[in-house]
Amino acid sequence: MGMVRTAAEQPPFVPFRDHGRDRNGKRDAVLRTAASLFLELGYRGTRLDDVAKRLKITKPALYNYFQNKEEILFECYRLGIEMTLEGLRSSALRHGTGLERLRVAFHAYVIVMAQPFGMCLARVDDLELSEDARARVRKDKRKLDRRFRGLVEEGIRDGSIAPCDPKLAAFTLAGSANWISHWYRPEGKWNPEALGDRMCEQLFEGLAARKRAPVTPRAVAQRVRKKVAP
Amino acid sequence: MGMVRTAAEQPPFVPFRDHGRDRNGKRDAVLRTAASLFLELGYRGTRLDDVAKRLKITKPALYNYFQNKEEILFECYRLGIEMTLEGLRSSALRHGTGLERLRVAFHAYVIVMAQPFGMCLARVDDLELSEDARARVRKDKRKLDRRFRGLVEEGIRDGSIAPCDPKLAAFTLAGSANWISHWYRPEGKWNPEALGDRMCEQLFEGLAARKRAPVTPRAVAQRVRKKVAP
DNA sequence: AAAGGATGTTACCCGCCGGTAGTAACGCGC
DNA sequence: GCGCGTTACTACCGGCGGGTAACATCCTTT
Repeated sequence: MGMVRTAAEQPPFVPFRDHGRDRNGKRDAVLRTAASLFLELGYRGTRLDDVAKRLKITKPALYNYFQNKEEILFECYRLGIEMTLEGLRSSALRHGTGLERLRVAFHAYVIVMAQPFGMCLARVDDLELSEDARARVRKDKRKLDRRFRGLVEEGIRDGSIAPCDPKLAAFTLAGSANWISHWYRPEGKWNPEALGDRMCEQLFEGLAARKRAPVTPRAVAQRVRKKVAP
Repeated sequence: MGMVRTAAEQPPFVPFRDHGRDRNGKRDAVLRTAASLFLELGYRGTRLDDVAKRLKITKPALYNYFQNKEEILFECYRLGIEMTLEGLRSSALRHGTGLERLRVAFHAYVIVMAQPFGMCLARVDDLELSEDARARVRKDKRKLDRRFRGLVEEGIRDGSIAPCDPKLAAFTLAGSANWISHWYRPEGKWNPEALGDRMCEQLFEGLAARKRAPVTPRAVAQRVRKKVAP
């Protein structure tokens, strides 16, 4: 049966030489490798030879899994969008004021933006895509944006968020998270979860030293419980 | 004396045909045009032919003003950095708590990031630069970053900012501003000044609806005056 | 008015990189 | 163990775009 492959070797996906099986896993490996390189070198700066070399194969082999370079980027975006929507979906179930729901959504968003596909979504410019691929990606991005804006509007209506321009508010929040790829290193002292916690604290409770008790997630949960079942 | 040139025609810098005079103005025109195109099409996506065409000249003419494409980008960065430092310098003169000084600095930063060279600095990836040019730019960027971090630390020490990680706090703020280029349109309803005001409100006073009086710049100024000359 | 420098133009070169053609090896189903 | 589909490799093409050489044009200077 030849060489043994352990799960630990996954990311480099040693040679690609286990001919036959696990096509899907290989496709994923290509995407993850490409995403990392796009972040390291930029999209234009990443040659298909680079991707292939890191996977220990040659460029034409990539064309077994993708039509062309653009499709690779498109798939990275798609996965990033997928993850984001998933995060927002799960947070949308929560009850509470607009402010509280926005906070949960933002927390989920941060976690996605601290991972490669999310980083690609925020950092790699979609100008590289063809006309219609770009149109599709932008449509999805607008959708995400509208979700955030909607939560802000909800919060303003129910009085939990101070009157403001929802568009600006949403972009200010999103910007903080979208910038994560420029400085966050996963091997550093924060995991994505903790990162989300701290950023929420700062953005939702403010930078200023506070006298009143901080609005911790626990406190929020309690208040929500009271509201739902008084 | 030929054609009349009004100041209003400045940005397109009509033909380049006023042979002779105003070399510096032309150099600037190249930079501004290039900066816009970098933002529209990305650095790699912008051909020197594009820059030349928009200026109504031909590509080799650009080489009268710059050694190569990289130098154009480098100068865009340099101007962005210059403007940012200028903004920070003027705000550094202010007295007040760390929080108040941070707020003034951030306000100035937003205004720069709402203009082309600032946008380039935040948005165009410096990977496109050669080894040593990149090193110089990054050194300056780190310097800017340290300034913000320093103000956060100052605020923590004097008790005006809640204890937090200064690095994360600085990046969260900077991220909001750096993202401006992705959505802000100068012809829209905000000018850079107003944009700074609103973003400061949101980031420094928090999103949550507030009962206490808001911390307006005027109130800050009053408090500062009291402190300086009691 | 001729010289000469500054500024533009036309025409061209060349290296890089995405993409393809043709072929070799592997392994599964029969 | 035979043949076929899959997967990878070697070798190559062609266009795009940054950069240059050589020449033209205009302004200034003496």
